[in-house]
Amino acid sequence: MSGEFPVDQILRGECIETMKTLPDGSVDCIFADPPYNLQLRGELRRPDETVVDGVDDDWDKFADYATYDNFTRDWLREARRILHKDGTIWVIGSYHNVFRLGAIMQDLGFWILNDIVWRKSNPMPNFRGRRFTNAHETLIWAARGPQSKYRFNYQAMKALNDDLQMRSDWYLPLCTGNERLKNEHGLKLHPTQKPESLLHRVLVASTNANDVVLDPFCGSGTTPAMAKRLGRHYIAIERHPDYVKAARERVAREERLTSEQLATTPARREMPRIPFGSFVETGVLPAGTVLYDRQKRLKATVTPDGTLVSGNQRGSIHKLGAGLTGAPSCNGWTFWYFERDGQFVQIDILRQESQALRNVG
Amino acid sequence: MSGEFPVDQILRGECIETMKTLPDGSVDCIFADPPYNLQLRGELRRPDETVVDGVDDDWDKFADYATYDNFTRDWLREARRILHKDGTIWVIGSYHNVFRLGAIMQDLGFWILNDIVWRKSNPMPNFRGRRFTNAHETLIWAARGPQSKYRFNYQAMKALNDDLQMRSDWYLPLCTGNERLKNEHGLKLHPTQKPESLLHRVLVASTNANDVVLDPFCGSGTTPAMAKRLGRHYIAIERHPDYVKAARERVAREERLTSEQLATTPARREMPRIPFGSFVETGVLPAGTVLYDRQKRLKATVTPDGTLVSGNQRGSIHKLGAGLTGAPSCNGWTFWYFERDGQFVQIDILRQESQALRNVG
DNA sequence: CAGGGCCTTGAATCTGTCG
DNA sequence: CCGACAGATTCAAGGCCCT
Repeated sequence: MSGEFPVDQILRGECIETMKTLPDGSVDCIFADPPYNLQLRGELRRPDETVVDGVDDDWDKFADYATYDNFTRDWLREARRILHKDGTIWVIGSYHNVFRLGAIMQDLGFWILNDIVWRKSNPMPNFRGRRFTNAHETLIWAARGPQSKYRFNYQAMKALNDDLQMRSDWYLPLCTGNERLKNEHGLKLHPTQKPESLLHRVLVASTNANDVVLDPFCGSGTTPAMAKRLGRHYIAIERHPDYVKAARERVAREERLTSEQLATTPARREMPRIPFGSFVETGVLPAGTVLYDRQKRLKATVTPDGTLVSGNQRGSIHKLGAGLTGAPSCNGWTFWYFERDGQFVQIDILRQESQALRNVG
Repeated sequence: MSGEFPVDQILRGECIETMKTLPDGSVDCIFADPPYNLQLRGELRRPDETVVDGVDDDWDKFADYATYDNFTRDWLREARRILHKDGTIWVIGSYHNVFRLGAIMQDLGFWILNDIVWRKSNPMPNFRGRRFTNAHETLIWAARGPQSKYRFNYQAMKALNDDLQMRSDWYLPLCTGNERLKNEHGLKLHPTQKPESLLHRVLVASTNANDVVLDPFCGSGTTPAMAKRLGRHYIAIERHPDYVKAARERVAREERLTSEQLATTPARREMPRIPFGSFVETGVLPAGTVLYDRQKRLKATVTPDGTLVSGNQRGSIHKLGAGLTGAPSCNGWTFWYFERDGQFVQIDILRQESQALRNVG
């Protein structure tokens, strides 16, 4: 990145205007918590709104939605320009605005990957008993486009959920207690401060250490604070000087975890590749060894170049597994078994053992 | 209602065309399960190489967003005309289409009351590990307009939820087993049959006995079947003759409950399950914390994804405990200890104390 | 007949790298 | 940009069979 690039800073300024100063494709991930209603709220409470039927084209309402849509389209377009081609964006909203956000994101070319439901453990009850308790907010997670090679730390998310796939519904508490920033009167500093746990999951799921994360609506600074703690870089934009000051102080108090503490479960597809042939060469699984499928219904012989032979078929561990079963593809490492010390074991164990040895050194 | 009014019938015909024959303000509630516009790209296989039977029906294919939006606007406009001024509408969708649905509903003058998350207890996993498990669908519940005196059976919902306010996130299973209609080959009749429990809650929440419920996308007939069972009237519209036939037969088999039987059924009890990772995210036991075994002979560090690291070994609290001691298995909750307020305490105490996380379901 | 094991299935935008 | 190929990847239920 150029020396001009304002990394690890909280910038005071208008969201769109400030984004315009950042170069194309310069951030890896965006987290945005845009204003929910703007003018819509005032309109909702208007006392003279007693028209019952027919006036569906209430120009006032239309104007309000249009204003919100225009603002949304403008900042999202700018965000998309700044986002790396393989980057992802998170946008959070409630039913007041999230449908407009999502539709505009799709129109601009973002490719939605998931909608995530943040289920609040402690939502405010519905006092008047006229609706269901509004107990969740929605996050839209999207790649820059359908072709983006986006990052998703699948194994880390699985680990975080007791070794089950992380689902699209997340159960997390609101930001309360000591985590909630207070002003000089002891009142909450910001009306919608997001919990650190939410940003923790977002950042661990979709970024790597040293990635650059942009938050165009920084507010109380949960995004830069968690980015710093988790060893990510950040750029945050905030209009209100009080929030800028509070966020900067908050981030200054934060400490970066050491790289050892930051290490999460690695993605298997990013582990160093070990050719099957290396086990043949080193004599761990010498040429002539017979491999079987799990049910011992298929059998193949290891050859000196690391291919397998079965009848008149020959190929890599993957190709032969696919060929013999008629499947379009096959992971040979988990398909084939051999006998060792009287035990019937998957050949993948060799890879696992050799990776464990590497970690020692 | 006029004698012409086709109450308690399943009409065969195009959705919009058929709605045009119904009078203004003639139905009390609408439940709509429109095409989702999934845009599936190719064949998907499970890890065991079996093929997933996806939705490849013609009715779910649209050329582009604009085409889908036009269709959506047309049927929603007609639906709004038919809906009583104090009526409500339910529309279900997934992230593929729900943002467009919601934005168009707002544009047409509908007043959103809640967005409801149907959390699936048994969703299909994400087989390639590239996204979060898509474990929910969204229902938008809206009144005809901001001034509608809509119906919401607050007490019935509260009773259904163990005397707590019903929240906006509902935990219900998919429609499987004997409830799922089969064709003559024993395969699922309809690709997207909705569970009866979902319609049960929708109708009990937002309609009274003898109300008229419209379903413009009847499909396999869950709406009319549940309307009849719950003593509501229905009008259903379906294009495909096979679905019309099956739905009519299904409804004929259905019996109206007596008013005594209409008493609500108890809510499904949700099993608490607290992943260790949730304590890491929420900062109760932040990444970097050091854990020890009871004798303080072993030691491990908490990482951001909720796994533990000790030397070159990594794993869940259970796996690492087993790995370090050479035991075949280990209960990590009782094996690991940490220091808190100068005390040396078992991590299991966090689970016991965690009232806030009790309701995880 | 109770319980365990095996098989099936569900609205799904489902790969990455190297040559 | 395209083709080849290595190889990563699943959870909860329900039904049915067997012991």
